[in-house]
Amino acid sequence: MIKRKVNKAIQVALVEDDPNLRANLSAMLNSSAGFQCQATYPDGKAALRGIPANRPDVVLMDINLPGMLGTECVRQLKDLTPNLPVLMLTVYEDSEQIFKSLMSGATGYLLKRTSKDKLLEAIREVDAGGAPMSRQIARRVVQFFQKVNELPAENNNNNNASVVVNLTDRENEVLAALAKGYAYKEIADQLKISFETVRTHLRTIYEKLHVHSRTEAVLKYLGR
Amino acid sequence: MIKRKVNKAIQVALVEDDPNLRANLSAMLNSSAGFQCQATYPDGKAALRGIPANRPDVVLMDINLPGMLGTECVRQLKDLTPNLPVLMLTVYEDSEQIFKSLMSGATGYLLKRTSKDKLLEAIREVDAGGAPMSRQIARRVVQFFQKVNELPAENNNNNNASVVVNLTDRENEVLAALAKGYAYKEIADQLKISFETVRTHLRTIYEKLHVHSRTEAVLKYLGR
DNA sequence: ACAGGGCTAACCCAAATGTGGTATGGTAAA
DNA sequence: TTTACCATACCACATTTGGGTTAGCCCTGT
Repeated sequence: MIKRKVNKAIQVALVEDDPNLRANLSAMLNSSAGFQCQATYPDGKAALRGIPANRPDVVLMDINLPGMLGTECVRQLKDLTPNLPVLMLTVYEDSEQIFKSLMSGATGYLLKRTSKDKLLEAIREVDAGGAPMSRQIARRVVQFFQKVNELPAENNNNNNASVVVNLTDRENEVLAALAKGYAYKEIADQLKISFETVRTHLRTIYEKLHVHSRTEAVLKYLGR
Repeated sequence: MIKRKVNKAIQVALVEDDPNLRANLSAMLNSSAGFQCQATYPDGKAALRGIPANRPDVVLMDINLPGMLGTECVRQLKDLTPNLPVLMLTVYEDSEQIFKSLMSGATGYLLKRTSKDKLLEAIREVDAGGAPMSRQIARRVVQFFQKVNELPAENNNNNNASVVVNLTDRENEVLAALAKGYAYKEIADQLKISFETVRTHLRTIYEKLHVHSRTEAVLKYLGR
């Protein structure tokens, strides 16, 4: 994340189809010290044309845009300017929209009824590398994670955390040790199993993770 | 979520193995208006015995508990008292732990270096039905969602973490490639140098970093 | 001119890792 | 009971990686 000079206003781009709301938000930003509404766009197409050239610090985007959905706009924007933080605004607490946005590359997620102060704070936060969410939104996200856990809890005894892939408990233990840099021998000692068993587990792990080397596995494990 | 009387202090239960930290947090809570540290527990077992009976409003739990991990403790606690909000405390920004906790049923997630005011605010928030997260944590969560969608093949600029050690430019390039999981051959191709030169660089790098394996080097490079 | 560092490259040898088998006992679901 | 994982374990072979050594070339500062 690029450090910005403290004395320069945060340049905000606004994507919002409602002319009233657009004008209001724009005026609000410009009247707030430390913020400037650099540009406004009424739809996704205009935003995709203008934003990469104008290089704002933060994008505020309505999730319900005419023509192109906000989520799709974010996705394309992220391809063009990957590091540009995008803050989504929505009236709905619709889980599906939330996750779609986050997966599209949105950096934060706010309800439109968020107060002015909270909104400004969120813009500051996202500009500083954070990921602000309304508490209602955060709650949804947390609930999502808790749901993920309920499904597989019945089938097997797999209590474990590997979110993307279904590793067993033991496999996770091996992977965790691997990711700490231990050699196979050392992992075997720590888990009180044989060197060969460690290797057997590793083979399964690699297969599940679709990797072919220790380092790749560790990178996946660390979320890189 | 149960509305609580405004004039009654939030009853907090604390699960933390470090006696010092336990005492400090407890004292801090009790000296703050609107909060009371109802009980403290040094480990998961004690917490599981005491908390369901004592019915606190919020649980603060260290993620690194001796014996039973904090994540496991949360899971069992959630079985006993499903609506009890649990705020996890950790020193690490380890993705795995974060997701494990969230999936186990943790309601919020804070770094231990969170300031007193932020901590109190988070307790209020979780008690009010929110899901407070440190911004670093929120970022991880957002990154998780974005990872589902990614496909980057960038050889872009420096995420350079190796501040402490004096690596040369070339060495840093080699290390960066190494940390992306490339094999020696591939690194050689990318940097247009020979396999043997890559190895020569690696030897120097390992010496400077005081490591003896690829994974250790990558971990240092990533700041782990 | 010389010393020192950085970048390049090669040789050898040993250790660690990756991948293909196969197999046994346990436990849990169908 | 049969099926299906899971955890355990060993063998064999190929590849990758780690470490010691030496050495030429090009800079820069002394």
